[in-house]
Amino acid sequence: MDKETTIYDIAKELSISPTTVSRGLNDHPAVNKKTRQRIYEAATLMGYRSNTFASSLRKQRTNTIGVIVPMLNSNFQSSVLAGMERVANEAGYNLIISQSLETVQKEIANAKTMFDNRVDGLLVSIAYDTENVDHFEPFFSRGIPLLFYDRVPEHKKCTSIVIDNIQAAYKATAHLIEQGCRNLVHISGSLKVNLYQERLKGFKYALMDNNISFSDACVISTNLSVEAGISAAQQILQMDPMPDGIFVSNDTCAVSCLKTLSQAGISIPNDVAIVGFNNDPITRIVEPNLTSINYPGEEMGEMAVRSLINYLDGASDVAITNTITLRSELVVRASSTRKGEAS
Amino acid sequence: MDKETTIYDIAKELSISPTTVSRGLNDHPAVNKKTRQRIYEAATLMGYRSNTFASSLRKQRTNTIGVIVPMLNSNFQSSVLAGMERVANEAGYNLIISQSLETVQKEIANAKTMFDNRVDGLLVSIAYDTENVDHFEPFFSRGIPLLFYDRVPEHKKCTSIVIDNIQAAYKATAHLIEQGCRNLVHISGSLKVNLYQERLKGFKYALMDNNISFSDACVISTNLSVEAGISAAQQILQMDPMPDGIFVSNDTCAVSCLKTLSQAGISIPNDVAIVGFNNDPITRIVEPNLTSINYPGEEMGEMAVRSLINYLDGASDVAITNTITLRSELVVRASSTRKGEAS
DNA sequence: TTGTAAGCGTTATCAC
DNA sequence: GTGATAACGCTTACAA
Repeated sequence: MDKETTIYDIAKELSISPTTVSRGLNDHPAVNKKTRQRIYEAATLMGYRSNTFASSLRKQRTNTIGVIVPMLNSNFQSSVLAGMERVANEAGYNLIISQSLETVQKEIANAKTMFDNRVDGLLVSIAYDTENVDHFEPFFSRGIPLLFYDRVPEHKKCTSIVIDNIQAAYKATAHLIEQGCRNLVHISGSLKVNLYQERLKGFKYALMDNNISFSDACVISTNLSVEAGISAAQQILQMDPMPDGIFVSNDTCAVSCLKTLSQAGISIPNDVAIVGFNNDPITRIVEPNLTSINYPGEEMGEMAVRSLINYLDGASDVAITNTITLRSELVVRASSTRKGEAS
Repeated sequence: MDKETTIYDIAKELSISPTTVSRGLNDHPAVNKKTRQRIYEAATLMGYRSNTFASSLRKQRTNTIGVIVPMLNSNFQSSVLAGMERVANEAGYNLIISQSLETVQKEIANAKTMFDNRVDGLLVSIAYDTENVDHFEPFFSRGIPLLFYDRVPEHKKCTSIVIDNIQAAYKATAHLIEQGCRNLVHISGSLKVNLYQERLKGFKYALMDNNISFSDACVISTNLSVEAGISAAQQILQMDPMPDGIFVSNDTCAVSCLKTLSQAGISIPNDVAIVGFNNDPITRIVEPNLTSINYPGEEMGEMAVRSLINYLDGASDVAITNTITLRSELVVRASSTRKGEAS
């Protein structure tokens, strides 16, 4: 009950060589159909399971993909992971997952672990305070494919999967302007993160293109938490004149801001229209429902793994593809619709 | 740039034996401090990384824990995973994660993969339609520790981590009764799943203890989705007399039910009081805020990994502990508070 | 405190 | 089609 069955045991049982057993189990073409059949039967009968370590050791390939996420318990990240897992699993890869908890130190440690575990490739969404990618250097220099998604570094060496944040933010803002807003505020995440910088850019561009002046006073930089939404709302209530449109860089924060304003007697969307970002399920729960940018998490995960596997199979070269941009769209709901009804 | 550094290379470099290098790197006590220092330096300098496969192959231990979840993209499951990852990582274990997508077939495949990958231990929350645990037999018979959490099988051989669902449901129902409800309905998940059977039991017991009669008509069995909540609400609107209290087995469904009733002109909680289950973030977004059972996902994950590692270290025996029950509590909010205000 | 040598279970290479 | 043999890189008796 305790000793593992090896290909040697099967070989002995069938009076053939271990080599043939190995070939048989790996569907090598040059092996007699009958023999293969016998090998399979014996293997099942004897409770054989292939030893991945021996195999990895020999083949120098692990069939494992590493993933480093900032936080596991966010709706977006878990959708991404769901997509990754599905594709990876179909292709016979395992996923090793670790979280940086939004700190570089842990990200560095995670990267080292992944490296030591010899993942065939790595997928990373970087932490808030990651400012360079030196800790991924071992991957670069060894040619281990490394793909960044969602939160990607500036570093131009890196292949990235993103949405066009500038464009998405532009669309969101332009929509508010279309609805008649003229005095707009943007609630942003940390401007150290280029993701949020880009959304801010999109916001600015939309204002400019519509001849609305922009000043730094229009931007409230926060950590996008529930609390941040509340305090942003309080700031907004103090503004004179009060803005008539708000574009928030995530839904969690947008919802808490919306609720706080609403409780203060502000009518949404008539006094103030609001647009969020991510299209979390909560957009459909808050009243009025929140307009948002649909951010295709599962697809992003699927795409990330698929691209990585392409590199691994040599079907494409990491160096060539540089940025994959996924489509994102504005989902208009009641929180920003001034006339008539939205879906 | 391509060849990996091994302990042999380091040994040669320092003119000592590979054995000493191995010991040095593993902090073996019987090695000269000076030597260890030199080994560390050379290792860093030469870009050495330990080969986990060779090590696993030799040690017959992988430092890997497998996790099979039904669905990655649920708030509860990702909280659990976050807890698991943190504890596992601290203890030097890696997590291999796969999802069954709620089907036994995939669960069987996942179990096999985990087995073939020789995880040191396995954590499982079973799929909707899993009716027995035969596919985990290889783990049982090899003595590989296997822990079930949240959705656990009936099978008494298994160690499980759960909350007391009967008690939680009892508390939720009793609370509704305290608030003056006398005509109660329970919206349940599939009664094939014992989790939901237990919650139904708790519901029944609470009715019985308060001399309220129970009939099967009080139970609406659904898949607990958003849509299910809507159609359950429609059924409820047709009832005569309409119930005055609803206990729903998850928050997603409870919220959509609440909103549908509310839109139909029913006043919550005065006409109908509602209690959900899970304490998802959405409970604090819907108006009125939803009373719910707080289900400690992160703690459950932490506890699961911690117990597993205890078994692995031989600190405790799987056979002995049988069920770990975590505390859960009722969080009272406005959706069920008839007089005064709730937090 | 250090070294020798065997072995973990595969698979690649070469030979038949 | 099949087989012998040598790695892959590490750990651990056992020996010195």
